[in-house]
Amino acid sequence: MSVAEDQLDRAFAALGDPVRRAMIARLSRGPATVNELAEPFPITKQAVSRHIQVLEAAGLITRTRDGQRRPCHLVPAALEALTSWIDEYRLETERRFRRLDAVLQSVKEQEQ
Amino acid sequence: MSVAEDQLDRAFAALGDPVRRAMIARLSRGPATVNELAEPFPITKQAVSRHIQVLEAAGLITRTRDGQRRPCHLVPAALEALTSWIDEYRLETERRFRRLDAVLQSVKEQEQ
DNA sequence: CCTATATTCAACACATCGGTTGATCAAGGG
DNA sequence: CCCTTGATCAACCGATGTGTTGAATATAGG
Repeated sequence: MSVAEDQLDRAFAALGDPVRRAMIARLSRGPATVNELAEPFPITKQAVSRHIQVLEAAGLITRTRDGQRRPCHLVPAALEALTSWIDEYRLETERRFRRLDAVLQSVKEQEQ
Repeated sequence: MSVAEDQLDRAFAALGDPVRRAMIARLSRGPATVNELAEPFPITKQAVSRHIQVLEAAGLITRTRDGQRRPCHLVPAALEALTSWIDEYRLETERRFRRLDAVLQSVKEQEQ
């Protein structure tokens, strides 16, 4: 399996967890540290730290250093890669539906 | 957790598997039965049947009946819900980046 | 009717995931 | 220096996911 496919695996799977989706939502408003990301959730910092590692491995976030802190930053290009993948197949399906509608319409007109 | 959130969980997690993504790609070109979807993969029909159940539970496909066969159909609206979710946060992040760029630019101009 | 085909159900094995606790590492601040 | 704070590592546990095999169900078709 290609590297790109592997990243899609990780990225989609990462978004399959509500805690990680909430972190993405938070990060869209600006960088945040582990502690800041942990605040809304009733789980340990260690668990949050691992969620962050999952998001990083998926390429959805990057991390910088600020003293002791390791702020997380969203990577919009990674999100864009996901929407591109989805849209390719969604748009193809919608085109197919439109073609089918056109056929049904012409059949209907024939019958009249 | 809301029903909608739950569907996002299932849908993103469903796309986290390469077999299921390949099935989505196949279904974008038209309906297919379990046997047809199973053909490209070196796994049993039972395993394929369960992948299909996962996609159906996620709302990504629906199934009809054609005699013994149970053709699968892609649901473009479900895919659209995923891109909407992603785009909300991607676009917010990009707007934030542009604001930051503007600030940096004005600082640079001040210095000159 | 009887048999073949399409699909699913049930039970099991094994890996991965998401959480915990406890220890450890690294950077800052008195 | 020492102690606090931020973050991670390691080991463990229960739940879930993905595959298998074998049996069951349902429809088609001679």
